[in-house]
Amino acid sequence: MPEMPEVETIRKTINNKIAGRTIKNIDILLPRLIKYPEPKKYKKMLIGQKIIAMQRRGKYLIMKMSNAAQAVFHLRMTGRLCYSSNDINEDKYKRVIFELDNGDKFIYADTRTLGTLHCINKDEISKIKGLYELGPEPLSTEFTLEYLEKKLKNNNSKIKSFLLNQKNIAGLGNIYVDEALFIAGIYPEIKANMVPADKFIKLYNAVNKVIADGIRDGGTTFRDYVDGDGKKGQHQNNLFVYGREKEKCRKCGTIIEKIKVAGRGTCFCPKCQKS
DNA sequence: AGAGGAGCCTGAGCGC
DNA sequence: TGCGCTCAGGCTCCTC
Repeated sequence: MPEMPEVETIRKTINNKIAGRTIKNIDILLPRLIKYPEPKKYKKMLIGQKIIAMQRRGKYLIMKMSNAAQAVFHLRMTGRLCYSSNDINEDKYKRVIFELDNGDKFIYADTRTLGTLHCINKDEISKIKGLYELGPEPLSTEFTLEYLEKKLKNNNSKIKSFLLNQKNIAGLGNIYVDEALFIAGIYPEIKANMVPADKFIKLYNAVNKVIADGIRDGGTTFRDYVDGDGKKGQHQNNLFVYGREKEKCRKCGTIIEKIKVAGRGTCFCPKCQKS
């Protein structure tokens, strides 16, 4: 499901509600989603602890606890985190329920059950390889034009694969990669090290723009995604190419095409993104 | 090193 | 109405 703007929106909508609350109980309905440690120990690390804050790194949500433990969520394709003030939560796909000291709950729900939950101590980040190896965040001071240039020049994979690889840049997924490549005017199958120099700044700005716009719009809802309040995003109304195959390019009117790149459906404008 | 495919899962949408 | 197929905001592991 969600890419960085969706995860950030969930974080924002849930953080102010759970920060300062204590976890009273955890109901693990689908134990195999708890990847580390054992579900029993997972509960032990978190029950009775106060939630300091919900933070985010790439597509990971990180709940910091008073005992310095960190509960880490990765929503993968269809994971959701929703806050619930009453007993009636009609979500069919509840997987883990966190009960708070005020009687409210926040619920991890997941249709396809591909999401992952971990709980680690401060020195255990290497237990979660994907989190440990994440590249810099768009919109951060670590993500500079110089960094992007250097990475591109040293990378022989297709630009689409490069941008999807979380080790290079944290947070981009299929939608925002297609959008960034369109805005920068880059054909998705070109090799990263073959991207012409005059496109570096365009790509750099495009990556920052799609992420910033996605966050501004509260994320993109195509199927399952909702924020911590159960609300849909709005960014699907502002997309240039993703999900618009056979429709007209918003810039030039050419018909948007869909191909497969790096195993992922890829939409692009054959005129604005010449090979 | 990188490409490509399978696998993890369930559900929606399509053609027949 | 139902079957079978393809596809889906992610990521990891395997082989070539």
